[in-house]
Amino acid sequence: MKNKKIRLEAIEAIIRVSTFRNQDDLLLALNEKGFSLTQATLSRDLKQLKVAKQPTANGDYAYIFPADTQEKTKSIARDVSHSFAANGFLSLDFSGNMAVIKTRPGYAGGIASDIDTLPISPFLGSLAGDDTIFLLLKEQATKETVLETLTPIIPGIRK
Amino acid sequence: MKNKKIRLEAIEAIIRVSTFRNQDDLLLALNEKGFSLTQATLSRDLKQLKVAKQPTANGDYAYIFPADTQEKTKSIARDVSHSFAANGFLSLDFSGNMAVIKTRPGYAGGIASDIDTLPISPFLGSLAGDDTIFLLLKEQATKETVLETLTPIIPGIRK
DNA sequence: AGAAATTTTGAATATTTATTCACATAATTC
DNA sequence: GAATTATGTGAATAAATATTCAAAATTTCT
Repeated sequence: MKNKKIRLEAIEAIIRVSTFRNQDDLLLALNEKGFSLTQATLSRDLKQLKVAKQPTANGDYAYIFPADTQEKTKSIARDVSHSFAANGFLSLDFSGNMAVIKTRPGYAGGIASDIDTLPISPFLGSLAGDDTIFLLLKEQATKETVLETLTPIIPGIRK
Repeated sequence: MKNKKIRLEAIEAIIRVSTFRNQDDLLLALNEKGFSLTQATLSRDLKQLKVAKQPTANGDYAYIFPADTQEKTKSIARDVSHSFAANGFLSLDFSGNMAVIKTRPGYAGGIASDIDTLPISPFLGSLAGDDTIFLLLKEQATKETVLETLTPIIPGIRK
């Protein structure tokens, strides 16, 4: 259907320009522009366009096109976790507020680098040699948090 | 409330790692991790974290952090450019009797070397990687002494 | 310490959004 | 062209999410 393509483009355009707090508001704007559709269709359109509804700074909501960078980052992160699944990890141990990871030779740097890129981390810092990583825990960090945090990088990790 | 902060961090962490198609699923995962909250609170948490629900490629939905990352990256970039003016120093943090200095890549060795040559030092030893320095404090050392000592090397340093 | 103000929360509910179902419209194949 | 298949749509509704309201918990201010 021809109308749909035009409509999708109109939706994208209007969302990029102005903000709407919900689908009904957006629907109204579209109706005023001459597009005749219902909330059901709009919902489907938004899904197809991959439009997300994001809370805004002023306590409201807005429709956005999430940045591609986000997705890419995520999928990269996933890939990393996959490729490491079998790889260099050997052991994890704790002493005081320090953790030590042993790896197969040469893997320490890579794994430490992955750990460093975690968005939220219980570590104050990491230091890698060839087959050993030192991790200094934040004061409020627990072994549990550490294990949780490391899971995406080393699936199934445990002390 | 302390729990809330921890919970928000947990939510952020779990969302960055895995995907959930709705709040109830996410809620379940959080409950299993020991967080006791209801959908109402989760909704508020997500709003506060500015988490958006985005349609995915496979016709499903997922929670994401949209523009958030971009802003963070930007502000970090700014900080870096500031401290870069002087040298490679980025940050200083403490945990227990350890201090950690983060530097721009490659600067750790140089700065650590400078620290090692200090005539009077509150440190028992230092260990440098590429962008991180671990410093073990003498038992009587305080954060204040450390800052004082480091000032000649890193002017204007503070935690 | 207590009182006052602020924040956090759950239950219930209002609001919003997604989907089901039925039908219509367009595209494809014979 | 007719038959078949795929796609698009609205009305109704299911499902998901946000908010209201009242009560606790926490912090701030005497």
